[in-house]
Amino acid sequence: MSISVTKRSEDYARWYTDIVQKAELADYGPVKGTMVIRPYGYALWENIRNIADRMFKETGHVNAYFPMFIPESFMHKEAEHVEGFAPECAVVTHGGGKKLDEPLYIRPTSETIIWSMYKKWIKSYRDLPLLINQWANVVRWELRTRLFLRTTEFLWQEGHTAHATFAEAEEETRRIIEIYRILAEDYLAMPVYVGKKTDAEKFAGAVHTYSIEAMMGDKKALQSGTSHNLGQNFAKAFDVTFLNSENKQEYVYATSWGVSTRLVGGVIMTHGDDKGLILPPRIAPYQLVIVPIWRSDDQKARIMEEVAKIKLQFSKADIRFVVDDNEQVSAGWKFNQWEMKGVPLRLEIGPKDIEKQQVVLARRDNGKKQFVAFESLFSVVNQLLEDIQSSIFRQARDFRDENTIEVENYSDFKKIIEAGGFVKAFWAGDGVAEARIQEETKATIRCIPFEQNRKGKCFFTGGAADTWVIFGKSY
RNA sequence: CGGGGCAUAGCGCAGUCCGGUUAGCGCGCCUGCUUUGGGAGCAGGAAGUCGCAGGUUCAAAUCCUGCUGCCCCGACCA
Repeated sequence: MSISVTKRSEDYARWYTDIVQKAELADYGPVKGTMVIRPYGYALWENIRNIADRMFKETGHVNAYFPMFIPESFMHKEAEHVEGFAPECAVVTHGGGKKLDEPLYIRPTSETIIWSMYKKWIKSYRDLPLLINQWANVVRWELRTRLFLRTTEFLWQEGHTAHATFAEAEEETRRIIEIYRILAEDYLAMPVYVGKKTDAEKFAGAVHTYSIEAMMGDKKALQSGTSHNLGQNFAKAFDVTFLNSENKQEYVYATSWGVSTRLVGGVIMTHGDDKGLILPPRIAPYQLVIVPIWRSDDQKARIMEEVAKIKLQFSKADIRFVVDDNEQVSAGWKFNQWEMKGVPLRLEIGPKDIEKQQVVLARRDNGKKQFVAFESLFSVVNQLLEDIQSSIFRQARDFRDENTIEVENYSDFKKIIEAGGFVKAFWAGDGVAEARIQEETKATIRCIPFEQNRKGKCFFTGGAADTWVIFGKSY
């Protein structure tokens, strides 16, 4: 294993794959496009997952698990859905040594199998709302894959809810996209635009789709979470009706929503630098690494005694830490290794520190070191972790804002997209105009932000526009 | 699915054009000693079906044919 990554400025794509592998987040699986999530990467995912899971439960959702095999006939029941997904599905044709009567699709998403079950479970408005989430793997036969960002198999959560009215479903869809915003911004320190997808970009089978869109270090957009209002499309496809309070049969209203291991890729590309990963303290597997330094056995004993006290203090306070007392490698080596892995804070403690009753704390985000007395260690660590969290968020937001340029005409638009960055512009075009822009520039409307308070002139058609949108090239 | 590149020790590579000692180098790994505050030093050691399958040849990592896999770019994509 070589010891450094390709510079971001030299080759961003290589920098990314270097980091994923050298920080030991993931490795390539034996089947093309598959990924092994290694323990360090999985710990990061688990932290993200636990935060999301808690927020779902706080808003009344429960977890369940549905099978990964979907009868082929289910996939064909919703027209747009099958058109959107059939080309990228893996299909099982044999089982038990025999050809199956009906091929089984490996779920690319679970709307169909879940709604086939909801038909059995929903009879009256008293059964609603039904708020179920599942944590699962899904498979999409992607042509071009990248670790975490787009793999053939990936992990995610998919929420599938059923409601008595469109308004309730809409409220749910909006509630979830707000949870995703909080997850991204307050925990992953990844600033996002929140808004609605255009018809061209929405989910296959949805009435409309909301998404959170983040800007990566190469100024490309990463769709990081989506929440769909499915209307009655799946209820009609699977004939799921309920008796409303006026004793009338009505189709059920649905939502679905998901975030995936792609978020890990988002964190890497939002915060990482040429030394490796930079992890937000709130989701970092280790918030702090302790590197003890000594020469003699006497010193070792003294230092480890002090380390034991520090450990006790941190354990009680739920600070996630690791002690790297490996004697086989030098301290300098450890510094670089843990920087590669993005641990927010490093604590050095050596003979000189013991004399002065202090430690050295070094921040991963800006490299600054400071001496901290034993008695104030705990409060300083807490304060630094919070400061790193907010500081890397601010930095990412400033970067995004600096690279989100407002334009008034198509020629400026092309320049910005060519140079890299998001375009913010008034829009009154239709799907045809959108497709033409994509063809000519590769940029798409990432979302129509919720915040709409101005009117202007469409940069493309010149017509009066009461909405503005975000354009960008995307992953 | 198109264009390009790559495949030799765990990792990174040289050797391939122009066939010919026992296939090398750096890092890592193992043993020992000295080291440890920004990627330690010395000594010794282990590790290779040269991606796979055919072919040419006295002789193939090297030449020929076919195949496979991965990476990058494009097309495609919630």
